[in-house]
Amino acid sequence: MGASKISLHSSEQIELAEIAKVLAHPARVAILQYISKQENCICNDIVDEVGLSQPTISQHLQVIRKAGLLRGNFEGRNFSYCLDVERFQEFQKTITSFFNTTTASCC
Amino acid sequence: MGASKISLHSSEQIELAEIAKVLAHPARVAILQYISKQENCICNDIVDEVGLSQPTISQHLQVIRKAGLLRGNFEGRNFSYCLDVERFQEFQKTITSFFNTTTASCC
DNA sequence: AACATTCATCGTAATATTGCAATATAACAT
DNA sequence: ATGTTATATTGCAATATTACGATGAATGTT
Repeated sequence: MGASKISLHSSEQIELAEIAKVLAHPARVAILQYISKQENCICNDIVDEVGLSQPTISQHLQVIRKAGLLRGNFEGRNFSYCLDVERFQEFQKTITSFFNTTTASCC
Repeated sequence: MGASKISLHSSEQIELAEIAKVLAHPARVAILQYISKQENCICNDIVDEVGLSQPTISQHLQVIRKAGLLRGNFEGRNFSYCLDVERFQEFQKTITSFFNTTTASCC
């Protein structure tokens, strides 16, 4: 069907999956890396940097934004994207917690 | 297009995205948790546990297997799935590394 | 041998994702 | 006002994902 049967799963499982989904495309990984790297957050060189079209980048940015990872403000005339560090750390915690609690007790 | 333009991205970005993709569905998260939890790896109660049909679970297992996370052997009459712990730790390292190197230097 | 059980695979339908051209919007510059 | 620049949105085509029924293959049971 293409649609997940999310009713079957725990909220923790769904949350982890949603976090993973943001990272599940190399373009979004590249965007996150680029945004975080820029000292003064001057952006949209993202399009040049990543090499996809502007609408496609904008679409990926929307996924990142919906996940709560994107902030932004005007820096002079240009809009400046910015990683939401707190949310990013939440991501890290959730994933770390998954790996720490999922230690194989078999084989 | 639905197909990623992977030629644009670095192998690190692609690898991280592929790892994330495995975790990007709650059913696969549930399967990984269940497999790792079972002391003696007795499986396919996975179908009962997760609540999806047997073919659907099998399909998710294939994704996990292709990622190198699944091992298995016969335990008496039953086949027994098992997490590949080494590979799982590789996953953890790759993700941890991403989060550690992607520390925002802006805002 | 006949049947049951377990798991993989095939085929198919529904939905989601990815990507871009075209267009819209908003702010600034001339 | 008109043009320019930066970003978002829309519409669409191609492909991927998710889910399941039906079927197949392998093994164990009777």
